[in-house]
Amino acid sequence: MDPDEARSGEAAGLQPVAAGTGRPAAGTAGSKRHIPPASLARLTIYLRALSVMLTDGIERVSSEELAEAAGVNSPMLRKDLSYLGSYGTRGVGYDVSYLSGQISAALGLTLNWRVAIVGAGNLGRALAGYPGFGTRGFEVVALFDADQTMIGQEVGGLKIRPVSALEAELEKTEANMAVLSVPAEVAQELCDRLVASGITSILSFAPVVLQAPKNVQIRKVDMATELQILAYHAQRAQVSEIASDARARLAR
Amino acid sequence: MDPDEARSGEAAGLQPVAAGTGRPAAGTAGSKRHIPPASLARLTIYLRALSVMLTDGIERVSSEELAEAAGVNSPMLRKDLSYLGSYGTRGVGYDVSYLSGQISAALGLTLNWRVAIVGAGNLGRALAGYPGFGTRGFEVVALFDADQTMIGQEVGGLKIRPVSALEAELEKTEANMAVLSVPAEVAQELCDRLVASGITSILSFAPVVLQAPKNVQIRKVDMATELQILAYHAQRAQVSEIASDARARLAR
DNA sequence: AAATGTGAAAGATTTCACAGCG
DNA sequence: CGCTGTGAAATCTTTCACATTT
Repeated sequence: MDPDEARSGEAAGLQPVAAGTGRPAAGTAGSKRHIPPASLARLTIYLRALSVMLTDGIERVSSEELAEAAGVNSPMLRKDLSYLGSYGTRGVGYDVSYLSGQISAALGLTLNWRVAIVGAGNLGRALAGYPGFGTRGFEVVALFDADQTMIGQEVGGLKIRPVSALEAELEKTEANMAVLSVPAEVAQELCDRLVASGITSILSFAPVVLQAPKNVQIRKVDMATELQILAYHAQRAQVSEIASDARARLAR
Repeated sequence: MDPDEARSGEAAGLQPVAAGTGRPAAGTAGSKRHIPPASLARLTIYLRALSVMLTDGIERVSSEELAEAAGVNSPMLRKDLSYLGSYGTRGVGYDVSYLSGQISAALGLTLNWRVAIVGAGNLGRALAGYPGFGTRGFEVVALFDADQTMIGQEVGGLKIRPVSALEAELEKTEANMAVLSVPAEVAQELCDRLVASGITSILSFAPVVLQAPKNVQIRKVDMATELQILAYHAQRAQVSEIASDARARLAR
């Protein structure tokens, strides 16, 4: 799913980097080989759990405790962290603040991410006002909508701009990420315009499969999909309940 | 989003589910052995692509075409469908309408899903008004909020109810699924109340790990996680670009 | 003594190639 | 002949056990 090598960064010397597929042995600090996608998703959860601990004034945590807080088991947590480096102390645990910093750095959250939100309906507004963004290196720098009546309204300290000015505003605000919260019908068209403007990271809430060059990373969040998956499990639970009722009856 | 399928795929880690190597015992439609989670997520995408085709009056489709529309490769699509049964015609392809019906049945979408939305902020309202729900077996039957000033407001034909009446309304409306679109601080408490009321399928947008009995299915959608994953990839792309620039300079 | 970090085994998922059927 | 359906191989992920370090 994803090519390429190292990154710049800081801190933490590290091993010669497993030879693997003839990758250049990483430079000085931080730069690791790639993090498995499954692991990556969990690292963001650890990060949040660590933030809460930091707020609560907790300074040290064991893999067992952090795993518990993140809803995974501890070997998995340790394996995930091992993709980044060795940031714990044997017999002791992890320093909450330090580990938090290391994960942030590995995920690239120390860079300046400037997000444009395209579509200022309820979803777009919810996103624009979402506190979770601002607090972790993401700054919402522009908000667009096609609806004339919305233009100029302020949401979360940001004026809604006309989508006709998309390209100009993207450039002016130096956005480097975009969120698509528009109806399915226009999502591909807007995606194309974002890509043409040089955006290579897009989070889409539109229930369509977007086509884009493969240097563009697209992630999709799909509420209907999520509910359908729940429905599948619920249905099975129902069926097996009925089945076990039947067994219970037969057993008498 | 994964895929995630599109990449929305991963995340939402649930427990192992001891497999058991049994044959899919070809019954009629519906109750097959279990569908692998990764496959399940993609099936919902196929379903949507098929709906579009149905609307467009397309009657037949090959695995190649459907895979293309869903953004996957055709062997994968065929493998996914094979978990449900053999619904195609060799040498020909699939009947759009028939396949669509079979997938719907397998996912349990022919049952009556009644969704309660807890939290009527922008996100809750966006969900209440989301057309994708109504159109596939999901009916929003209740909408709650704790904010007094919102009580009684109408959103998408539904009056907002006080969250204090949660239990009573859940029973009255016979809701069998819930969506949590509330702040992180109160998510666990509301989750507990939902579970106590007999809800066993919950979709949460709150950025916290929810604890619940394991007969309760919880899925989590987390915007911050999604952006962080994008950031990781974008950062790597940047660095490798810089690295290759450097190599280019050195090569001269 | 306690808890990390990691090879190696076990388990899932994806890819592949081609047998099988219309 | 064309396209589906599926075993088997390749790859990725999770689990496990324990050597290692403080």
